[in-house]
Amino acid sequence: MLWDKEIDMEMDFFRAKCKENNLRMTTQRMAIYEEVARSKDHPNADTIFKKIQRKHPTISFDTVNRTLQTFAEIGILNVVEGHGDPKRFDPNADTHHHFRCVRCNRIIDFYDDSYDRLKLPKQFKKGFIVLGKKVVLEGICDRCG
Amino acid sequence: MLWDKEIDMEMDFFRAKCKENNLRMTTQRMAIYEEVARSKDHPNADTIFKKIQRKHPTISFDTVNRTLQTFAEIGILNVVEGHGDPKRFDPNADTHHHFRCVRCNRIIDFYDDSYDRLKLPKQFKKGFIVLGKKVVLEGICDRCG
DNA sequence: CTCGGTGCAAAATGTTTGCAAGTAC
DNA sequence: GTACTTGCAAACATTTTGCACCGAG
Repeated sequence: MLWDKEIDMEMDFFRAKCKENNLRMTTQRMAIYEEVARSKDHPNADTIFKKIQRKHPTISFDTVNRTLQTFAEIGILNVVEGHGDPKRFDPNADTHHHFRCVRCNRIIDFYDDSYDRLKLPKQFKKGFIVLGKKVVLEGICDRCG
Repeated sequence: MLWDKEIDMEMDFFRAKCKENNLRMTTQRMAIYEEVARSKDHPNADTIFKKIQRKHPTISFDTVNRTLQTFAEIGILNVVEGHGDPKRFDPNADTHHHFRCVRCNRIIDFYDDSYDRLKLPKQFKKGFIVLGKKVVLEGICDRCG
């Protein structure tokens, strides 16, 4: 995602974000942010922890885990799978889409033809088999808003 | 999702699915399927377990949990959050979309203007605040295919 | 009768909480 | 110096695994 020379710019952005949210700039947070900013993939807390450990042998897993959540809260990164809750099952096997409320975690099913007919980007036309596509809207629902 | 009179049809569908996948029709599986088919929301294993317990006090949580996964594998239902793995973080905070490989669980980021410009369904225009929208394609990636 | 399925218990995994000591501001 | 952070440890929640017994086909 970033060349080394871009890291400095990123750290400025990070500094600003911290100030904005009243977070202190600690050695650990800087290390975690740097590692995360370099990531090209979607690592879990443990993977990030192991990478950081090489340079910072004294950092604890807790700090990494907690910091990642803090970062997610202030919008520096996103959580890809699971939003803290246990696995949930959807009895509706038809093609449909979801609205997820970030406050109460409620999931609302909805149907929309235009969403169903989305065209695949060219990069997935060859070599990939697309079994399903779904749209996830995230926001605040009518009950929580 | 279903009126009571439709349950019978559902059970026939279930019987067919079981035969198709060499699964035996057990009392427990039928109870679980019936409960799931009635669900309007996105319950977790524990919720389903508690509901079934009322009618079948001897059923175990394990059976419910295992059966739900079995059902997911044969396509009777879908898993909404978490696909078995721990929480993963996405350092890319820009608007982008995901392709997830159901075999290796790899997640590929991609960008697509037409996806970004999706129009919101009318039902979310009032009372809801939509903070983000993303498209998730699921299938088999080029490495696994 | 046979093999898949169930129930129970234990283990593994991942996440959260409480608190004393450390450190940025 | 004060308040926020950290690191450690214990508690929690959830999912997975092993195995003897049971029951559908």
